[in-house]
Amino acid sequence: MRLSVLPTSPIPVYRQLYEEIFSQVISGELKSGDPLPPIRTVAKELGIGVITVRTAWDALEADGLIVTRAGSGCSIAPVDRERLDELRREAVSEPLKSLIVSARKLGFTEEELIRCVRDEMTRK
Amino acid sequence: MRLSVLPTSPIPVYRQLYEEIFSQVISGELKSGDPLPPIRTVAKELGIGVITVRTAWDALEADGLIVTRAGSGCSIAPVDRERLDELRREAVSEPLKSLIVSARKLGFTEEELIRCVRDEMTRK
Amino acid sequence: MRLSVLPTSPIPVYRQLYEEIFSQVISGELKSGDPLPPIRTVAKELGIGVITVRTAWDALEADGLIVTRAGSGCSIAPVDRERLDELRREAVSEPLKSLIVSARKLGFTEEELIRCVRDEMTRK
Amino acid sequence: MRLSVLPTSPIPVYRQLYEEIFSQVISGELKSGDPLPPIRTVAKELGIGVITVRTAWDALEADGLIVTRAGSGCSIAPVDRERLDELRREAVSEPLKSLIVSARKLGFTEEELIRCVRDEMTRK
DNA sequence: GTGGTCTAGACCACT
DNA sequence: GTGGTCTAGACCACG
Repeated sequence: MRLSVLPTSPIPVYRQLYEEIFSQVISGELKSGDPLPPIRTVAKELGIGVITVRTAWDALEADGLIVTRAGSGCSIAPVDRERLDELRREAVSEPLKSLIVSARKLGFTEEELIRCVRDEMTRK
Repeated sequence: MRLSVLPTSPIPVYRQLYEEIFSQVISGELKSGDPLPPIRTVAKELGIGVITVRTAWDALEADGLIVTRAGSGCSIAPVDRERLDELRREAVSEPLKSLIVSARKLGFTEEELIRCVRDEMTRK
Repeated sequence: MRLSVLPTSPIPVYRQLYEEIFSQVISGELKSGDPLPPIRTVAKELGIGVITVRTAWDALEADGLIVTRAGSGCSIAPVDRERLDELRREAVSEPLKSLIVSARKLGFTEEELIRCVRDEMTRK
Repeated sequence: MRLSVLPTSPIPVYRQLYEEIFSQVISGELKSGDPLPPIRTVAKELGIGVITVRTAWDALEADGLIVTRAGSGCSIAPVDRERLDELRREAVSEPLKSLIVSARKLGFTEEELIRCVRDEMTRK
């Protein structure tokens, strides 16, 4: 299982982990019932603390994306497509709202902002 | 001088203040040489701490938008239109980059993301 | 001998096993002297580990419900009807007490809680 | 503000804290906007670690019961009555379901179980 | 001063 | 072996 984090990023490591798992569930790389590697293994491989991994797992569990069974590890929860889409939309729309508030104050029009989005998306 | 902040917003208060001043410089409401009200006055009127205002002023000064002269307070710096545009673009493109990284991981296409932007901008 | 466990249940597997045996003693399906199948057989048939089965047997023995005789496996202990009733009551009253403490804190009245019990019991 | 935990209880300390706050919101002792004491103060007064308090606060925030603002502390979130009732019901019905599964296996009838509830509730 | 995040190390329950 | 919980101590951002 492929996982990676950037400890220097301004985004909290546990948040990065959350997003990694989340996106793999969205993309279908991870499916209901698939096991997650033990938190200690993940921690060791990524060079981070076990608590950081657990914090990420906690958040995933709170959103119903994984299930935990003491002694037998964690696995992807049975998630319905609707809930998944809802979470996916929220993950983007929340930060987008903040961004739009800022942009509006700086006089960005809808078209100018969309041009920025296109620029940034095609850039790489 | 009109200034306002929302203490409940997820955006730090000092950042909101920064953006208020910045946007007024962009729009032309504030011009080179215009004085800023004393820190204590701003703090009192907005019901926030002086340190918060000072932090905002510091950030503005670091970006060359205001100048401080001991004894005579702060005022808008001589503005270079190009520099201003650069800051304006940066103010939007930095958070936009993070957003796009997240969105990409979640499988958003350029068109889907732009649809979200349109939705959110027309919403209110 | 009929035994089953749900590995996805929040109740520990060894506890489910305990309850299975216990309830069959209560109902009379199992009587004093009846032999229990070997641990390895149970583990294989249920697809669980032998240690899990051993833990359940240990708990049953601690409560005097089964007896172990080296070399000849385990069997149902001579049952004392009163002791059985006591265990039966305890099995329900202990978790019930915790539940009632929580419910009280949340302002549940006796009648409201009983309504919940009826709802949940008739649900399925 | 009154808060207390039993470190010896089988219920995790952070869970106890969650329930304390939750029940005070339900009962109206705590209202939208009311500030919570600083986590370090709570930790010191209860003789527990700050992380334990934060874990409780995290759970409360995940359920939308409190809001956090760095630098200015945490306070009770604007919660609508419906959501509150939903959380209240869930807090009881989830453990109740497990209990009923056990009770059924032990041959408890609806009436016998309800008698137990009455006994336990009137006991103290 | 506040809270958010991360680390290292420990204990207990479950498989 | 697994995960859950808790502690102590540290650094950074915000007010």
